[in-house]
Amino acid sequence: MLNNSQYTEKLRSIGLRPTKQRIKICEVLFNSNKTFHFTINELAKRITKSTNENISLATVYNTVHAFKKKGYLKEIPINSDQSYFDTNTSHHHHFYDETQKDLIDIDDADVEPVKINTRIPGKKIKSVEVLVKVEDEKP
Amino acid sequence: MLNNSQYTEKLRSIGLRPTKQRIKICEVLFNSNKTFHFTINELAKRITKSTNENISLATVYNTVHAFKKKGYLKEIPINSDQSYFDTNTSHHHHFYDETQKDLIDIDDADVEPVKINTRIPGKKIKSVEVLVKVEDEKP
DNA sequence: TTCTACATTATAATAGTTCTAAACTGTTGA
DNA sequence: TCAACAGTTTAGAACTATTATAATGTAGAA
Repeated sequence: MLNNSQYTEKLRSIGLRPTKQRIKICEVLFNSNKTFHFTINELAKRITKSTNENISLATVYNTVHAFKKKGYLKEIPINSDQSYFDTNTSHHHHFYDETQKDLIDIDDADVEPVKINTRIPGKKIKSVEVLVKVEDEKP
Repeated sequence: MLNNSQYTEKLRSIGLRPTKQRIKICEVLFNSNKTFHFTINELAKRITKSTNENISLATVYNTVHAFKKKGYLKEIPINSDQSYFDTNTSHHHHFYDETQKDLIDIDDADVEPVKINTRIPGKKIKSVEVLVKVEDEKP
């Protein structure tokens, strides 16, 4: 839980002017103990709902991408017609329930470290992401 | 390496009529010892190039999706503005070179089996996919 | 050969995302 | 305090990947 002046600092720290739109987006994204997954559209809807005023879609896109770039959000690699983001930026993996079309965090303690015994010369590993697709046991 | 009549059988075996378009797509996809990655657009271009005639994009989409459904192609979960497919349907994972925007197979022998010590009740695991993002060592 | 169900095709429609350019605003420094 | 400017927001257009449509074509069975 952060108050507005803390969001102001947060934004300043990554070189973004603390505009009222950005602070509102911060509130929706970070003003909770729980992390969550979202698409841009879902986020835009939440914002409209919690403020009764619209923020331009373009601004939502811009801000989400800026946060992602700065490491305040993660994008989840999943084949979908839209991008999924995660407010949980700690290292962890995901279940994707193909029946329910639902993303679920896997606690990092529940995954043995993934060992890759090969490298590409001149390249360094940036991230290792595991996606576990699941479906109903008896369809 | 398969000849056309083998593609005919392959198509019949999955309940698809062996049309000349589908056989052509088979040739481009499977007539090589090497597996490869592609996007729909790249595939359409290859087809045009190797036949000097166009196959409608809609047909390419339909056929690729039919093959995917039948397990003759795999879709690679990666965040991108377009879908990537893989003619290598054996179990394996990928590097994604973010600098080069290039997908590279990881030999399955080079990855320790991924152990997930948690389950979702009522759901069974369909696949476990590892995506290792890499970038240039000194950017 | 003829019939029918399945396929192909060009094109329109859709949807997510990015671009644009004009209006607006936070910040700086006089 | 306030002017100036660079960064920001905005609505809507543009763009792109993908899917839908509906008319035409074709493989395969009888």
